[in-house]
Amino acid sequence: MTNVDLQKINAVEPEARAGDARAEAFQGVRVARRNELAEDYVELIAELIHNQGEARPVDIATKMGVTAPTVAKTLGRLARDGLITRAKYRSVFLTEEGRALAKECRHRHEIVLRFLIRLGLDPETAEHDAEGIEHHVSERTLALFAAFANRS
Amino acid sequence: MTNVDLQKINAVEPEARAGDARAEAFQGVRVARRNELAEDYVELIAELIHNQGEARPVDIATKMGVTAPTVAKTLGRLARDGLITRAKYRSVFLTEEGRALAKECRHRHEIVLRFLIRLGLDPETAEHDAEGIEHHVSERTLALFAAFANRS
DNA sequence: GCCAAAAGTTAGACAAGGCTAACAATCTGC
DNA sequence: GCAGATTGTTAGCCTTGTCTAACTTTTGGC
Ligand SMILES: [Mn+2]
Ligand SMILES: [Mn+2]
Ligand SMILES: [Mn+2]
Ligand SMILES: [Mn+2]
Repeated sequence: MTNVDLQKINAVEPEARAGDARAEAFQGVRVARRNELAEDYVELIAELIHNQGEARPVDIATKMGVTAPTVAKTLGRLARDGLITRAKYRSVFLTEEGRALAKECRHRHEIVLRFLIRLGLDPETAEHDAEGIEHHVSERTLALFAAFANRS
Repeated sequence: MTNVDLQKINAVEPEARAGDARAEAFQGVRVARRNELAEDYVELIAELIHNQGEARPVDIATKMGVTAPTVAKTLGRLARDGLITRAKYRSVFLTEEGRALAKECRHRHEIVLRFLIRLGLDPETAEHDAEGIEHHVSERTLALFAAFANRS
């Protein structure tokens, strides 16, 4: 590491500190948003494999409400990021990593959904809101949601 | 509206119907995501005007945790969309529409935050999660959150 | 087994939202 | 009232995520 690098670090450090808690929250939200699509895709792919035996792009496109080329490009990124494997003109498979993420996402989705329904929301709206909320729920919040959903 | 437009609408309609409830939910989330940034900006701008007397790009950048050029470009879009007005090298003002949106967002943010705290979450995590969740909460869910937060 | 329909891919456009580098304007302390 | 610091803008790059148009491959009905 050069002196210049060290200077940079020392120069940047106070600014990172100066950015208040607010900036941190916004940065966290931006990070969460970057993973949203991948999370929804692997969750859906796992579900299709479970229900249909395989995950075909055409079904992903229908369920996600996007066109086939959009799915193709997104699957390219997921493959690049090590979440899926695929061969040309064949259906999609999850990697070990992809399966782990899918499981985690399904779990989160389930808890948020049950929580909202338990709160008194109708199932359709609950499903709708859960699809967005699930990506912005911390471990702590998830635990509280689960406790509420499971209370007697 | 031209015949071509009508044809397009009629052609698209059945597909929108064919997409099941799931696709609708995902589409709704995508719409919500498109408005997230604008919502956070106008909310922050309103707050800066209230607390500091004016909303300066440098403060927006600090609070949002992004660089000045990013703020400049985003403000350009907000102005284009009729939410703010601005003059070169001057601070930013909300339009009537921007003020209305800011008020609505502040209200939503407040309810989600109070709800999470009431659930038992620590204020820092609550603030963090609220910043993301607020954009994915339907009117119905918001009402339930408010009722829960206000329960005796 | 062929051939049309369905599914998948590729190419290319476009907008959003992030960045750095470079420059311009404004403000401030002396 | 000027110089230097701060603030703001512009230009240009990159990635993501969406689309349409055009193509190729696979599949299934006959
Ligand atoms: Mn989701
Ligand atoms: Mn989900
Ligand atoms: Mn927010
Ligand atoms: Mn907010």
